[in-house]
Amino acid sequence: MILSPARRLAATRAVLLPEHKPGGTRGMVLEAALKLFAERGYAGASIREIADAVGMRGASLYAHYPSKEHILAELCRIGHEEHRRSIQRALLECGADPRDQVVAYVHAHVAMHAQFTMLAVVANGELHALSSELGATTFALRNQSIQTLEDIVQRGVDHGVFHVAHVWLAAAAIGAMGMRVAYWYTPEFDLSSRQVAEVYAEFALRLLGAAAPARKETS
Amino acid sequence: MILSPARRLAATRAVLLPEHKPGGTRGMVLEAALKLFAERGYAGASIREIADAVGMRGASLYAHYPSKEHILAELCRIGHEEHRRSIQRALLECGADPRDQVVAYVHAHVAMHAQFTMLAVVANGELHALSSELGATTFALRNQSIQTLEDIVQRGVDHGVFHVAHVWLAAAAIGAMGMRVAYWYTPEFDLSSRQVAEVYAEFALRLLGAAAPARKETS
DNA sequence: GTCTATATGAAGATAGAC
DNA sequence: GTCTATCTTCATATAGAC
Repeated sequence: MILSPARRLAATRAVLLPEHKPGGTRGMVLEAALKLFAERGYAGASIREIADAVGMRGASLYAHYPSKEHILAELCRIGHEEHRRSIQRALLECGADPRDQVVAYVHAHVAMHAQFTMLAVVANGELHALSSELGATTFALRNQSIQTLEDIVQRGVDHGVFHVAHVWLAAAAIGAMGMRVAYWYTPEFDLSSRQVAEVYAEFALRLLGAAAPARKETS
Repeated sequence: MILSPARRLAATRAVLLPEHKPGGTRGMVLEAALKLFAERGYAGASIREIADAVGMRGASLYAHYPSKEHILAELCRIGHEEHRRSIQRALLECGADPRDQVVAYVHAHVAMHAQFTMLAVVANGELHALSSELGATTFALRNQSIQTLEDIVQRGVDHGVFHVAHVWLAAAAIGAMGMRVAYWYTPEFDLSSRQVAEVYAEFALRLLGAAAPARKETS
């Protein structure tokens, strides 16, 4: 599989769930901005292009958002909230075994990056364009999610079920392989987002030097 | 370790080897552009800012490059040439064992992303801003490097030393974890770029379901 | 090769009519 | 809420003097 290097990401549709999306025109503006920011980057997309995509004039956007940066801030916040929410939910549903927790985390992490490719590309890749004021919520969510993975790996090492000398590096590697999924995944890919998530969870366990999770042995 | 989300990458210095860098003012322009493109993105950095960093006026840049896009094209080409060169060299120095080859590849891949962080961030992350004309050489190099890793993994599976059901996914995951290194590595990190490369090579072998490379057993 | 001056257009954002 | 018209600044790039 060779990706087109001319495109920043393979996906062509901006996906925002109803729960992410404000109602009415504001939601359409947000979705149009998501697609443009994902494809061209925040700095490479203009207010007028966003407005065009919604079928209005640039000036009309300011009835919905006070600035371009506020649109980016909302997208980044939604992306990181969805990420954190799905991870927290997955962790609540699994037991205390660090292997189960890594599987749950990577499942949620990868599935999110495959299902919401554009949201992930923008929320991860355009963070640097956010001022500390408008990005505060997002930055906090991001740090929490990163710390959670590191904690899981550290606990697995402490319990003797993971075998890595450098916990932070392992967490960084696992996080990285999931993040990249957003750039190549499309619904037309051979495997579903869930299947990709399962393969990557197995990769993560292997990387950590773990055997199959305990749940497999006890069932 | 918590990264500052306000910065696109942790490194603060643009590194270009003498062999990458054109002589004279052209080289200074290229290096200044590298730093700005890495930190703000291609679209987010202006000709005037690049010129300022070199201590000249924007108009003077056009004595060295015909357009902003030509500067990006040269940076992307240099980055992918360095990447490909280091991988090819590493592969020539190792044997025919797919395990050795994965170690050689990941060593080179990760070391390059740690030593030339800004070059990697720009060459990977700003490719989408290149027209197909100016990006042709870079696109070809990139596809070659990706294909090489996939070939190594496939061969290892065929030889029975790797055990993965989805070769492309494994190659994508290994490539991804290395690419991300460019965003967090700095010379102040606890480990040297070589040490990080070695840890990641071990991660890759584990991910592939391989034992330690053959060379370890025969020495 | 670098400068000043400038062409030309596009950027983000606002004012005020409807 | 959306429009037209506009402000102001900045963008890439060129012309031509030195």
